Amino acid sequence: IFSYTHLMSSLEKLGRERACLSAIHDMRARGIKADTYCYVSAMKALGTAGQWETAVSLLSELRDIERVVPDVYVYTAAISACSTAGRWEEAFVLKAEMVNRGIKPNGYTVTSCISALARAGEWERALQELKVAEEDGLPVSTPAFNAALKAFAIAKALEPGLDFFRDMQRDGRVPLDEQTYNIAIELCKECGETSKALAILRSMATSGFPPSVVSFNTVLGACEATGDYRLSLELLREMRLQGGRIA
RNA sequence: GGUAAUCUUG
Repeated sequence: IFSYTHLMSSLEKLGRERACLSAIHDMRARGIKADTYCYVSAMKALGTAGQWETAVSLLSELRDIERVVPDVYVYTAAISACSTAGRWEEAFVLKAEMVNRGIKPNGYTVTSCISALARAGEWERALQELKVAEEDGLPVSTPAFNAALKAFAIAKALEPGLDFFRDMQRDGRVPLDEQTYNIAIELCKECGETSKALAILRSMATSGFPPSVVSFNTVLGACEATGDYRLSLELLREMRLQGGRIA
């Protein structure tokens, strides 16, 4: 079983989702009882490949064929697969199902669900879900807020998104991190607001999050969208001067 | 011992 678990993990990292499924069938044929680890790796590979339906069916197979009770990891992997495929409705069906079965979603689960909404640009629902998760006493972390902020970027909802970003800074419900700023910059980029993107970049140094190469690249993307080559050159020069000090 | 979530471009 350890051999199979390592095999599955390797196949998953290589993006070989078909091979993961063969390995699972192979295990069944040899009478080796799989565990949650094997299934989570296979489901992650399937999720990366966009095969959310197969990932979800593995969840049932784990229970019905292997007679293993799916845990929070397995459910989160299934939800993540739905999220990647843009299937937020299915993600929430799975979340409800796990709660019904007495499995408490953790911070990863909550973030996956919000990310599913974000990918669809459903920022109102993402805000609602943040609220519901808090009311339900589920862990709501910085990545969950970052995922919600991302929803505004996908939806190109500039003003509501900047309001949410300001609320995050003011309320201190969760600590911000560099990604929070990067996503806020991305929001401006998506909305063609290069100068707002630049202003957020400039605010990073004094906020304790020195801009990384991702931060700079995102502003450069905004410049590209608006044809602002002067600012591009300026930022590139700045990056060169800072050299190895940019993460 | 090993598995799950959020950032730009490619």
